[in-house]
Amino acid sequence: MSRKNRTDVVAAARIMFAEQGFHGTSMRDLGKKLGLMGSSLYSHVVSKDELLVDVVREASSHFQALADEVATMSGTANERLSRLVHGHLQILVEDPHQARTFLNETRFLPEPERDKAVTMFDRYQQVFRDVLSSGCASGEFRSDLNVHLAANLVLSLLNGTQRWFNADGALNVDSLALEIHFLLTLGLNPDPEVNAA
Amino acid sequence: MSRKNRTDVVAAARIMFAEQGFHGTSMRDLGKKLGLMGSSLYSHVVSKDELLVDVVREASSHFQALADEVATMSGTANERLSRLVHGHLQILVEDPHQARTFLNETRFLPEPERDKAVTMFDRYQQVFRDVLSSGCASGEFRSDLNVHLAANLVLSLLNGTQRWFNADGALNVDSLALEIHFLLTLGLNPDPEVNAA
DNA sequence: CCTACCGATCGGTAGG
DNA sequence: CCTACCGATCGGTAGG
Repeated sequence: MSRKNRTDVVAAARIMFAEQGFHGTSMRDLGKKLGLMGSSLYSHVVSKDELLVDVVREASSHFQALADEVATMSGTANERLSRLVHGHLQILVEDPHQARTFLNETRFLPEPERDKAVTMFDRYQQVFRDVLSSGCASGEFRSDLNVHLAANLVLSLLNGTQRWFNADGALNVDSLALEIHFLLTLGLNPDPEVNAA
Repeated sequence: MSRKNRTDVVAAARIMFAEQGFHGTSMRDLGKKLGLMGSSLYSHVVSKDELLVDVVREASSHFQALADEVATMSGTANERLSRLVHGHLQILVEDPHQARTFLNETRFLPEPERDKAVTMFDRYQQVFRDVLSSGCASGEFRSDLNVHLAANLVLSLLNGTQRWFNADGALNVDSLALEIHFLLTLGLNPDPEVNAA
């Protein structure tokens, strides 16, 4: 094993914060995972909080990039929603530990970092609302849709997959994204025409 | 303030475990919330773990009761799904701290308690699969539905509401349950007939 | 239910 | 990056 740098420490933090939680992980735990003494980590990092800040920020940047992409994307509301669903799942799957830490441990960030993360995620959620709104206006979605509520529900569905989706399983991300988009737009019920046949 | 009993201690634990996490809550924190010394709690409880066991078990019993009810319930798959959605949300809303602790802190239970909770919840999820399956067989739901996946998605959606739903807000549980059931069965898209008109 | 205390562990620092 | 260490806090006990 070679000499460790800050990247290695953050990588260990991503994994352990996701699995044991921020408060369930000690600096000595992180050190052990890297084959170091806990105190040695302080040559790479100034505090334990800083590690959580790093992990949350890198997750935030991924969501922000997706928000920017979809905000400036052309296409129907259905296409843009499909991209949001797929992009969001990609972020969760690409680094599940980072995503779990973001979703579960952001609340333990010291201010003002916590507030910044919350504000960022709300701007991200605004893109979901915009896409849903435009779909209502275009007639792609029900015109009586409660857009704010629907955005919350879509994000709840997406974030919840993090608890059970396994990238090594039989189901891959693309198929999951398709299934979710299909469920969201058409629901569980069969096509009325097929049903009537 | 009168003398405290075990029920009071568990009540404090529900709230603090939900807000600060199990590892982020000390026995002294719980004591302070009750106006006691941390050490005094040990006359009501034998360990900190035991408090988490209690909170998780009471949440489990609510889910189990709903599972039993729906498993023996007559009616269409749509009606039974509707009851599951409504019942699940009721449990989350009735005691949000208990629900949050169950959803986020169960993983920190010592074995074999953790395993028992996981097994219980899987049996609960089986009722969702059964209802979805019967709906596929009856023609209420798409016959090509991936039942296992769909059950995961429905539960993800329901559990995710815990992060943002506020019982004191403009939206009440009954309306939320209706909206979710509507989204699940019919989706975001408008009625095809209406769309064609 | 409190006081007084236990050994272990916490985040973090000094000095090399 | 380690050794040695700091004061604070942890879960928990004894004795009243």
